Amino acid sequence: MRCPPVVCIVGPTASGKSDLAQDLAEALGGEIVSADAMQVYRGMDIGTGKVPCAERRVPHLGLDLIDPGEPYSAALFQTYARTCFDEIEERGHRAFLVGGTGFYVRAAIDAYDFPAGEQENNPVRERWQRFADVHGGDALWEELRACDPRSAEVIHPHEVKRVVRAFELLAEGESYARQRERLQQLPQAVEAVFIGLAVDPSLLRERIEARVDAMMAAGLVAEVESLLDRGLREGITAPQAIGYKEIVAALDGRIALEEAVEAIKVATRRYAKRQRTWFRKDERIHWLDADAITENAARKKLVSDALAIIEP
RNA sequence: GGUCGGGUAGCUCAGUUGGUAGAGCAGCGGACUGAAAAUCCGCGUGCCGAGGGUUCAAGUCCCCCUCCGACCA
Repeated sequence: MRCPPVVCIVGPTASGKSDLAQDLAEALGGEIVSADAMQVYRGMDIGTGKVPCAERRVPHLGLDLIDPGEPYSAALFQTYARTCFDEIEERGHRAFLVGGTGFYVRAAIDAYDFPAGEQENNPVRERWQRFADVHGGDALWEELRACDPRSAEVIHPHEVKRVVRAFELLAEGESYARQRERLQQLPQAVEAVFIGLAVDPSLLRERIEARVDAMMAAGLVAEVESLLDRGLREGITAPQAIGYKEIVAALDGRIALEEAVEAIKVATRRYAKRQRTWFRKDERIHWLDADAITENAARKKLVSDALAIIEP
């Protein structure tokens, strides 16, 4: 394991992760690796809240890795992030893993073992997905119960994605249930310090509102239009992004633009809530109050508090 | 001024022949091992606009007031 631990900065959208990360990386000679399932897509800039190139004071990795038509996954991110950590260390720099995709953060740091096997064009996935389309999710779950009762027990019948995944694992000689047990006491694969940014919910709501309005003013609609020419619709992951699916619906005339904007705000709030739920249970995280991060003095205090956590 | 609608959960609305209310959305809580900004699970007391009346019992019927909307003047 590396000597200087990777610094992980987590928290909900609009909590100020990017700003804090840059301040810290600048102070400690660091490089930032984004842990964000949507910022990996090229051309998805405004809507994903990517730090604009002109504002990057330190190297940013984990951005613009693939085109919107391509799939991506936590497993791919795991290998990518760990390679980044090694290379950053070789350069004598400090690695900062910053992002709101909790699953990606855990995949990078913890000893998640994704079994070998192709994700793309996986015939097993296609087969069972088709089964679900034809016979319904409950019937699919019944099939799983017949083959692997222990896994069926821990997956809700409506969780079609996970039921399908359980079949994939089964084909690789693995059981979803057994894999899940290992999750309980998972060792860390990478040495790390965790810093979480906490923001009062009503304050976060206001910040999200302002951020979405700013995205619209920055030209989100034009960005989506150009992405449609680059295969956004053909993708599996990218078209699910908040801010993109709603604008696409508006461009298709299914909803009004004002409705789309409101829908983006609601979806972002709900996303922030899920992020809170995800990170809240991780006892490794040192939480810092980021209510006033927009103020200069508060931001300086946040940086010094964070430095005290990173290097006691 | 008159006629007709309507005022029920934060919002949009249900509420059968009177038995003191229920959906969707929002919100809150939770799950999460190759789609994770995804996917899924759980949580519904609110002066039923105010006041009065009929009734064993009124969101539901009657009277009156009030507010909103439409139409007629």
